[in-house]
Amino acid sequence: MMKQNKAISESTKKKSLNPKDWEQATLEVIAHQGVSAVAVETIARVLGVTKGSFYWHFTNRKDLIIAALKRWRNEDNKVIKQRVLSVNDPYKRLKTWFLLSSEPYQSHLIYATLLADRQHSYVSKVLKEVTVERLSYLQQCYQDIGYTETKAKQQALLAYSVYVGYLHMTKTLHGQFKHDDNIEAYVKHVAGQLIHPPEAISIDLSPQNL
Amino acid sequence: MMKQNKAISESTKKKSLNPKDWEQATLEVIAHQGVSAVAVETIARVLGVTKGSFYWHFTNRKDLIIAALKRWRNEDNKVIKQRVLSVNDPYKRLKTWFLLSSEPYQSHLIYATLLADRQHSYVSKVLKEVTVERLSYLQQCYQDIGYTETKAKQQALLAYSVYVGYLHMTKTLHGQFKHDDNIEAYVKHVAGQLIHPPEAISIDLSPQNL
DNA sequence: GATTTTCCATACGCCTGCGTATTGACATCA
DNA sequence: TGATGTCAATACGCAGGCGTATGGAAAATC
Repeated sequence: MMKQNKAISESTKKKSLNPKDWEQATLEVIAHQGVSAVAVETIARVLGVTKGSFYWHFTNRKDLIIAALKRWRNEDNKVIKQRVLSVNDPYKRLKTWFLLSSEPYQSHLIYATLLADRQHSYVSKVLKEVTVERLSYLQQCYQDIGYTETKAKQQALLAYSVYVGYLHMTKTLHGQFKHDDNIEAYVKHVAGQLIHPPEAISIDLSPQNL
Repeated sequence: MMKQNKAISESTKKKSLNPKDWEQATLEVIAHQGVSAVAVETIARVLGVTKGSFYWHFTNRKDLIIAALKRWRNEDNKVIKQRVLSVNDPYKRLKTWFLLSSEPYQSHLIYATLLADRQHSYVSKVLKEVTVERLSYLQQCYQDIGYTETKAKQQALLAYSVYVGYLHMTKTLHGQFKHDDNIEAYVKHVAGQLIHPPEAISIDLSPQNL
């Protein structure tokens, strides 16, 4: 029979796989389907081989996932270093970080699906509906204050993003975070920044123009 | 044998279960362990019965999860209506929403775990480390600008929360969101609000004091 | 060119967890 | 008190997915 290298048949002179190949394929799965979707037989099929290959390179599934996440983390650190931390001006550094954060490349996807294991269609459906609902009444609140529709939409999205991020922080940092003093102060800080008349902020005092 | 009602044996005059019991137990599992941890036999054990009961009330596991999420959504809407939307002053309404958002009650937990299926310990470990790292250099950026350590920490947390939330939005809204015009304007908006000297915002123009 | 190393295929065992089938206990109502 | 309806226990089938065992082919090494 001898069907082989169907997936990597183009312009690659590779004859056999190495752990890196498995890790990258795994990251691809995590980025789009979440951690729980990582199945060795599936990934093997993608790579054009079978399980027999996998268990030569790795001891088990957990080993693969840990190795893949380690690779992801290292590469992400490299990008941050090259594109963000190399900027000396802290204003531009922050700006760069924000721009980088908005780029839809794989690392962000992975982070988001480690965050949100949205494999099940019914979950994503409910999540979407609820999110749209909440954005809608947040937007209405801001329009009541005097924001234009566009600005209210953006501000609602910003506010909701902070909300989502906050929930994530409390679970993720779980210890760094003093659950008594800091949170109150943090909520105050957030509210002080996000609840204000529409003109209060557009007075741009920063030396850069975004 | 006749061992029965071990889990609900205290002061409850209930003799049999109804779908609501199953849904609430399911939400408890989702809140703390995520959707993928929902197993009918496990929940049955918690409720003090076996699978035989479950398949009398529901057709299958998916049916249970959908019903549970529907219940969660309805009850969450009720809370929002009563505690947020009832406030007439839009400033206080927003303030209320923020305060409510920071309360650690079950609905938030559920939302966060729909967001983050962090069942696997190695995932949460990596997530925590990476998050701390990123918060650290974000904090450093803000200290470079002139923020105090405390304010820098808060601002970093805020900025990172927006980042996390943004990633969630792009996946969740997936269509509402025009991936061309709106995002650029949104990023600008976010940057305009979060990148500025430390004094720029503390000039509080809003009529309420949080 | 023979042997060892590297990489992969095939086949199997096993566990978990879903869903079904069947039976039974208890309550309600006629 | 018998019939019906409600809720639950037990047993079973079955599929997916992990990990193992074993053998084989190709390449590297000597």
